[in-house]
Amino acid sequence: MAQNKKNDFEERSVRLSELFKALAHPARIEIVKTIAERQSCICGEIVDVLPLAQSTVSQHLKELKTAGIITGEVDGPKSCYCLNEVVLKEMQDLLAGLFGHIEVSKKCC
Amino acid sequence: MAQNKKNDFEERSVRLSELFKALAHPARIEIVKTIAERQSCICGEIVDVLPLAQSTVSQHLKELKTAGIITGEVDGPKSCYCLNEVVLKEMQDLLAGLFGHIEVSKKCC
DNA sequence: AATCTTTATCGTAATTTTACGATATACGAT
DNA sequence: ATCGTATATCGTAAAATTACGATAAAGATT
Repeated sequence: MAQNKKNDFEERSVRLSELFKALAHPARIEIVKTIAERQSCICGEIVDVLPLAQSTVSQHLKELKTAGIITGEVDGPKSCYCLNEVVLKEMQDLLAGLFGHIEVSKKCC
Repeated sequence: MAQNKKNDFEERSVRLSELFKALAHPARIEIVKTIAERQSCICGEIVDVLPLAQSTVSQHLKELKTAGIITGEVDGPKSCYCLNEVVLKEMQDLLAGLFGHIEVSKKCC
């Protein structure tokens, strides 16, 4: 940004926007989907699934991990990623707090 | 991006990432929250609520509108914004498709 | 008609994101 | 010990985002 205004907003808004930002790229959506689909967790199978270079995928994985959406664990020379249910629940709660009390079919404008 | 790879991903992933990106900023979260809270819809009250210049808020409103999350209607010299329930429902469905079949407490790694 | 209010758009600078190739690192296998 | 495989990190260029002030546009008010 031109200036960083992040601290002028509510904490919950900042956190929710972080989670959304982590998911704000098709590659990262598909990473999450891939991990969610396979019964066991994944490593570099993700690289095979995505139309991106290995280093780019690694970068996307890091972003998801930084936001807390996935966890990564070293398994020999490989790396194993899983969804973090705690953070997924956190996102669900924050989302409910945002949209929770929408009056359905409210007259508007 | 260095190169635009957006079309190499699944349509649903691209769409969901668009919705997330639209919400990937604290200001836009708070805009949505403000509109959701007030029983009637809002115009430039939003500018008063946010710690940002009017032109910047206008820019954020445009992004939310482009993604379809809010609708804007001109009302005299003022402008009135509302949440778009259809798109909110769309997001909910796409989200369910992503996380829908997560096995709770799956053994991992 | 002149002016005020409200909002959108334009031009811009600073920062961040996206993507890649080229390494580095770490482990397993030979 | 050497080599191969898997993954992370570094350096980078191109593009997008964020923010602002200055203006334009459109309607209301005097």
